[in-house]
Amino acid sequence: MGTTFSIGKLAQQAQVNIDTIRFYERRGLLPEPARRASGYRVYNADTVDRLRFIVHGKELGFSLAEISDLLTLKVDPETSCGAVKLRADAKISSVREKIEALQMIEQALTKLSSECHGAGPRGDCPIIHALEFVGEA
Amino acid sequence: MGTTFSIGKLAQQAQVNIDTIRFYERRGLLPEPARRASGYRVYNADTVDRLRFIVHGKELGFSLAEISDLLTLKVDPETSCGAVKLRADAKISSVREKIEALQMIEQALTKLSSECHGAGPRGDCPIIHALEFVGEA
DNA sequence: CTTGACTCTGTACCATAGTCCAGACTGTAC
DNA sequence: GTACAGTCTGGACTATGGTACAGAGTCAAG
Repeated sequence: MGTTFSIGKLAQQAQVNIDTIRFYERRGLLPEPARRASGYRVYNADTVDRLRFIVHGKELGFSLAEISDLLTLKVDPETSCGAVKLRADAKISSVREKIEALQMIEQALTKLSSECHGAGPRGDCPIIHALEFVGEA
Repeated sequence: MGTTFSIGKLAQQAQVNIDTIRFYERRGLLPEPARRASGYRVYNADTVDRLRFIVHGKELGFSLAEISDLLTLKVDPETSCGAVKLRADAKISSVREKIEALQMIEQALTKLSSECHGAGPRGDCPIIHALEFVGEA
């Protein structure tokens, strides 16, 4: 058996607010944890991973509902393989679109940074043209 | 001179709600447009691009404040080239991190989809292991 | 010159995603 | 055994990003 955490330690490990953890639990994003006799929540290392996954997903523009979807793919042992495949396929293209759009933004920003040598006022700075293309994914 | 749009046409072009356009204007994400004598807003094609850029940025997990940052990089003629470069550099690494995290998610999902042939219950489905790495960017 | 669609401002309302607090109980270090 | 930090539940509050009226004025086709 591994190490266990109190909710406070878990919050510290994953760098989130304690109340956020309880909120995710209410929303079903985190499973109901074991409890001590006192009612205190007891977590294991898996929950840290799961919590980090959620935080990460949010930074990538997934809503909690979407993250919930991904997590169900991830751990729900009731889901049949066929159902998992269908839902995974549905997510893949949206993830790819996000990647492509971000790559365009990255290229535009990189171009800006390398061509604009940091002196004087702008006006013909390449960013203006470069970023125009981003929206046209 | 190019074509001009009413707010309704603009909303249609960019596939957003009319009220959202006015909201973005209040928040400074869209410039105050020209007005007809009646007070009706008049837009040009540039605004369509800008609006699409905002919508796109949101899908990628940027907040309106961050998008506002990017747009200031993009069009503010007062900003010196040096300041633009500094801020662009600051954005690049965060964009790259997003890309890498999304690529991990994409690979995990693709692996899941290809290896899980859609028959029977799961349990040893590769997703479980694959997605564990996503959070560790 | 009327009719129906469009736009104006301002304010109210909504969903999502938390965050905070009160009042009570628990854990632990001294 | 008493401080003092940590946790409990439940409910109130906040920030962000919109969305939806209401009531008044405008546009354009017939």
